[in-house]
Amino acid sequence: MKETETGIEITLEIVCGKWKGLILWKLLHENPMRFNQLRREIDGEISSRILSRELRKLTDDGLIERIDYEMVPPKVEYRITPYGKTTASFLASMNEWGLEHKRMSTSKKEMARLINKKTQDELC
Amino acid sequence: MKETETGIEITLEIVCGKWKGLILWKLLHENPMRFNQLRREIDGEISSRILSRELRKLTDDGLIERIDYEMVPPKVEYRITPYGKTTASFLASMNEWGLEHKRMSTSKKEMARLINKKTQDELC
DNA sequence: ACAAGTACTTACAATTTTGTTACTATTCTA
DNA sequence: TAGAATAGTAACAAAATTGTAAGTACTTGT
Repeated sequence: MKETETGIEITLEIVCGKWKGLILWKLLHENPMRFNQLRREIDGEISSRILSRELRKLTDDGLIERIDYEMVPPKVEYRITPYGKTTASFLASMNEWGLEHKRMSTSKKEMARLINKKTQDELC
Repeated sequence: MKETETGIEITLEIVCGKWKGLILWKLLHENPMRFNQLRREIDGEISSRILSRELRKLTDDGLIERIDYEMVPPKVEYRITPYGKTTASFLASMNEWGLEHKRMSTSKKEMARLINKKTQDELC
């Protein structure tokens, strides 16, 4: 009877939090990436400890893989797996929505007021 | 030079956490809803305190609105705003992804193994 | 008369997430 | 010879999120 059981919970489990979505998004666009490279390129400065943790979570979930070249100084690459690549579907629409609503106004509340008002006007 | 600035952060700010995505998703499918009705219909049991908080956040962000009928016993309806409706775009793809990867396997890790392995085989 | 339902709120506590700082061993560069 | 870079980890702390229990004022049903 329920045709709208929620896959959203499942997706949120993976992508939720401040960083995991961003990391996946980065790796979707530039595939193997090294640790510090990721650190630098993620906007908003992530600490190495946090990045390390998030990467491990993503690895445990099979979305990315860790390739350790076992050299000194260390070289480790992270690359998105085929499974990880499937997240592109929803990450792309999340990104689009975000960009759209950033372009239109800096303030979320302002934005909401505008859209809501506009549609109200149309109804009259 | 950057054409992949991230709207994802913005979207995550709104939809992140355990509940906000689910609440929006519910309201997208059954529009005005009362407080306890929402509480009952959200899988995984949300406490009234949490629901109340999440609803206020969504209201503050202009995604839903609160209609208080000012009667006793109290009757309050929550309905999604036009702005809130725009979230359907990404919520739908999140839902789809989640369902797909729930159907295919109960365990995320198992799932990852299968997909990753399959693609590897194809490459050989 | 009593329980249950309405939409919450308050006070408190546990849990999770996120962060900072300092440190490792080694190599390359100035 | 000093400093930077590599990919982290350990110890610790703050902040955010989520939760529980109890209560409000009133009505409806048994």
